[in-house]
Amino acid sequence: MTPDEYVEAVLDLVERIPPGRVMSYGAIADALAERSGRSSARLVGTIMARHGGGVPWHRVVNSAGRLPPGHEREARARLRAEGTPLRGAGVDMAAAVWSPEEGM
DNA sequence: GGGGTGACCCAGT
DNA sequence: TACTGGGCCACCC
Repeated sequence: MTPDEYVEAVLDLVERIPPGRVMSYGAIADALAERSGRSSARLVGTIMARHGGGVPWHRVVNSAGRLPPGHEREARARLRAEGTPLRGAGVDMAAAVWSPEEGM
């Protein structure tokens, strides 16, 4: 799988995250590990930063539920509008985390 | 080819 | 709670 195809796979998966739920960068990397042959949360973060426009990027947070730097206001507003369980500065991971298995 | 950087993550201190 | 060190991998000097 080329880096280009990996980008497609990541964006494709992000689009499937249902409203009100979220996925962490690591979970995404993990979910595509079999298909892509690599699991790098860091790479997913980079991809979202560069190609994240066009997909519901606000449904992707880090493992602690923290929102992406520089977009916290934006992300929070959208998440709140979708009814995502929030806690403190970020997302209530225990309640909001979603996995592909769960959505098929 | 070599080295720094980043919307990350986990384990230790 | 905050910081550190190691691992990760594409991108940009």
